[in-house]
Amino acid sequence: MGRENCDSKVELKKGPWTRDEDQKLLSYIQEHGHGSWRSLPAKAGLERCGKSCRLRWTNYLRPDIKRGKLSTHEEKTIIRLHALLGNRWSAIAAHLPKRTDNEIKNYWNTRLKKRLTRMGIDPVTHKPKNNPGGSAQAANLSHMAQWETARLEAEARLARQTFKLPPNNLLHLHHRKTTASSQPQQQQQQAPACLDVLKAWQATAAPNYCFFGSAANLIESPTSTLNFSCSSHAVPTVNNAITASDVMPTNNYVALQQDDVNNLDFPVDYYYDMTGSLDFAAANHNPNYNPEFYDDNIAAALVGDFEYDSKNYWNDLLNLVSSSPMPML
DNA sequence: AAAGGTAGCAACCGCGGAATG
DNA sequence: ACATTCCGCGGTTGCTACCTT
Repeated sequence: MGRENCDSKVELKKGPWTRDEDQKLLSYIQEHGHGSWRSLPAKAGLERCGKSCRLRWTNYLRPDIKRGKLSTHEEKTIIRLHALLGNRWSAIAAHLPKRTDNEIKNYWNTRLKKRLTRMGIDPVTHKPKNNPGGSAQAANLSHMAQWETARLEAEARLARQTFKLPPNNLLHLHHRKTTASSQPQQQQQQAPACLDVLKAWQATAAPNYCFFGSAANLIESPTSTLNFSCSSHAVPTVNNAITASDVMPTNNYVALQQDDVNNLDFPVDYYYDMTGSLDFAAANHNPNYNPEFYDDNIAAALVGDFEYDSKNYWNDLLNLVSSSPMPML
């Protein structure tokens, strides 16, 4: 098998990237797009393997990456998603705008996992270590997770098939607001018809809870293939279900500007919850949503000096996924 | 001040699977 | 149908900065 590897006969450079190498890669991709990663290094004048170039680009050089400390809200999102999806970093990253799967994985392994362990919670099962009960709930949650996993994978395939954008689309990353607003019709028409199926599934299977990861909620993960964005003025909720015309490829994502925020017809905080980092229940008008619990109890638990209420934590997770019946596999 | 330990993070590796011929 | 190429993912490694003794 012709595995992609870096052990070529020609000695290729490994290890940390230099500023010069970064500049070469960046300017080449900005000018030509990455195209085939395998052939890129030679064209760009780099003595690296294509895989190394791809990694450097996706995890570090891309202009649409947010770096720096993760917010408490992002931490909560990671923990909740990890409880449902496990170590599916790319799927988790799909729900965290501008964060890479590698960054999330590192953050989990170096901080969150330890923090949960310190709190007496098994970071794998998300169950309190001294309370192995709740097996029915665990099975239910696992079942939900399977559904979500399968759905994410389907969406990923769909995205790959439908939005095979030309490499030079990367050139638009720095000025998406203007480009997107000037070409919405054509792009919107490219939205996959199958999104309606997803929408229908969400509307029928989860009428009160849109479950996380509707196409419109998948916002600008730099590495995930699940990259759709909704137009800034058509924030979908259960009562305002998305349509194919609300969805367009990430490369045409309209970054929110102050003007956009001013024109929204709902509270800005709410909008940020919908887009910045998911607050599932709130975003979908879940009647079980208890903001006091989320914002105070979990946040306090995450800080570490709070006697964690594992029962509430568990119930909270279940509330997220079981507000409505799901079809059995 | 030096040595050892630890945390954080960038980068590498190997695998699975999709795409292509 | 099969072989090969390519890409993306998750696990792991290794380097560096910081902290502790």
